[in-house]
Order: sequence, then C-alpha cells, then structure tokens
Amino acid sequence: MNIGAASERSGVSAKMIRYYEEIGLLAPAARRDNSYRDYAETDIVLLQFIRRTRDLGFSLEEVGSLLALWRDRKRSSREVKRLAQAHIEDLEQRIKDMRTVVRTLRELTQNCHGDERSDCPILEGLAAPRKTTPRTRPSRTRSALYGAEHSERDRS
Amino acid sequence: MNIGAASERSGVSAKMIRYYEEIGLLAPAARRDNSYRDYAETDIVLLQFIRRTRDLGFSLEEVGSLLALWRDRKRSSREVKRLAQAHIEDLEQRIKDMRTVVRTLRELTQNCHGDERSDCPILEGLAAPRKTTPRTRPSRTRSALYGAEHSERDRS
DNA sequence: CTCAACCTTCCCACAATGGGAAGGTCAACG
DNA sequence: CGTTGACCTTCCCATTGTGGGAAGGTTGAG
Repeated sequence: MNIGAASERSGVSAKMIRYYEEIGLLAPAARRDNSYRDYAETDIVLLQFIRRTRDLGFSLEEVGSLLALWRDRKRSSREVKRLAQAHIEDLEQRIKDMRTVVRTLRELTQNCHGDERSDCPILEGLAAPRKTTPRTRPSRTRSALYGAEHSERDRS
Repeated sequence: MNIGAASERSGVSAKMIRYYEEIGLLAPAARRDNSYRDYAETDIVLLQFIRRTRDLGFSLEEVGSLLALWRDRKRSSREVKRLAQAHIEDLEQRIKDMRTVVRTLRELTQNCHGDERSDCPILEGLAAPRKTTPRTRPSRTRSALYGAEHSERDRS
C-alpha cells in the first residue's frame, strides 16, 4: 500500500507519516523497488493509534511512550494508566485556566457598551491589571492540543 | 530605563520586548548614545498591556489589533468588544473539546485496573476508535494559548 | 584597570504541521 | 509506444512564540 492510501486509511497526512518515521516514532517503512514506502494493514493500525492519541491531545513524545507500552505487551498497565491520568490532570488544569480567562473577558465585555462611543472598559481593563487575574500564567501545562491551522474565520 | 528594567517592570522578557519591536508590534524604541534601548513609563504601560492580553490568550496578531484600537481612542468600542467576544467563543469551543477528551480518557482509565497485569483497556481503546470520540477534530479554534515551555515535570 | 553585569545583534532550537520545488515512476489512454 | 497526470521521493522553508547562547560593546564599581 502506498503512502497515499495509508494516509487515507489512517487519517494521518502523508507528510506526517514521513515525519513520524523521521523522528523515530515509527520504524522505517518497508520500501519497494521504486523506493516507495510500502504499508501493511498492521501499519495502518499503528497509524490510527497515533492519530487517535494525537486527537486526544497527547504530545508526540507521549504518543511515543504509549506506543512503546503498546508494543511491549508484557508491560504492566500501571504506566499506561499513570500517563493517561497525568494527561487528564493536565487538561483539567488548562480547562480551569481557560475558564478563568473566559470569566475575566466576560466581565470586561459586560461593561463595554460596544457601540460607536469611544470609551471602552475592555481596553482600560486590559491596561490596568485588576485583581481579576488569578495568576493564569502559562502554568507549564501543555501538550500541543489543537495545534490547528490558524483560524482564518470571519475576522481575518 | 534599560531594557532589563523595563522587562522587570512589565513582566515581559527582554527577548520578547525586542521581538515585539522587530515584528512591529511596538514602535522602535528610543536609543541612547550607546545604542541601548531606552524606555519611559508610557512604554511600560504598553508592555503591561501586551503582557496582560497575552495572558488572556490573545495571539500577537490580536494583541496588535487591540493595541491599534487602544492607540486610536477615537475608534468605537464595537470592534474591541467583537474581538473579545470572538476570543471568548474560541476559548469556549476549546474548553468544550477538551472536556470531551477528558471524558473519553476517563472512560478509558476507569476500565484499566492499573496494576501489574498486562492487558490494558486504555491501549485497546486507543487502538479501536469506539463511538466515544465525537469528532473532537482540531476544529480550527486556536490562538496559541499556553505556548509554554514543554513541561519538564515529574515524567521527564 | 579590571571584572561583572549590562547591553547589542545574530543564529539556532522547540512543537507539529503544511507548502512547495525538483525530480523519479507508474498506469492508463490514445 | 509515448504522453500525461497522478503518484512518489527528498529537501528546504514558513509558521507561533519563546528561550538559549555566542560574539562583541559599555558601563559602573571596586
């Protein structure tokens, strides 16, 4: 199976498949005479695994750990669970942080009449850090969830 | 005031201050004879503004818009409010997505005994996308919130 | 005078991903 | 058989924000 087909089957872009191979997340793919990468069904399963764990917000490094644990079936499930739980905690912290931010922004917008008048409490609020900002400092937590393409929405 | 002092006063690293200047977010700083950048109180206010909006998860591009609106006081508050609200919606979507992910992960971990035994429902679950995954696809939403330095926590 | 602590500009790295160029291959159609 | 389009290959570059660090200039205190 060519990389294109593997990509379609797994939902991982060809570019990413090559990249995962390059960084050692995947073993070098089998090659055919024409040097095309050749994928088997088992590879697809692997790719889908990666795809899914990525969707769940695990970093590639974490995906690597999970893959190692997966390959090495003899290993205990303890580690897997620990990894998953650590990730859940990460996410929960980030959700909490974001909610705080949303609350702050809501307070700011609430007092802004949003019309033609020029005075805007949002800007004042942004300029003068009131107590409303409970140290939402980047709090280390991260794992590249939603590294999506910049939303070119309406306000582009 | 040297860049170091300005950094300390504003909470923005010297490196970032230079970067913001480089990308045109800030006007080129005044220079002294020795070519050192020289900052005044008003600059500090500006830097704090940036710092705060960054903390609230606005992208640098968005910060740029807010700064423009701030500088141009004659402008209506409508735009500011719109920007803030768009950002709130962004955040809310992301919170929703993350909650879905947390729920999924919770379900997976719940069935994992997490002991020495080798079978781990988490891994099975990750391999076989059950219905539990309600299209949490990267859903465009993003603005580089928490682009923190990779958390080198316990599991480093 | 010397040394530490500043400052300057450059370049490099990171996470993950996409874009695209320059070139090789293959299959189908005429 | 030849051409064409759809593949594939490897490379390099851009992105977003941030930090690290080198190589060099300045300055102020001891």
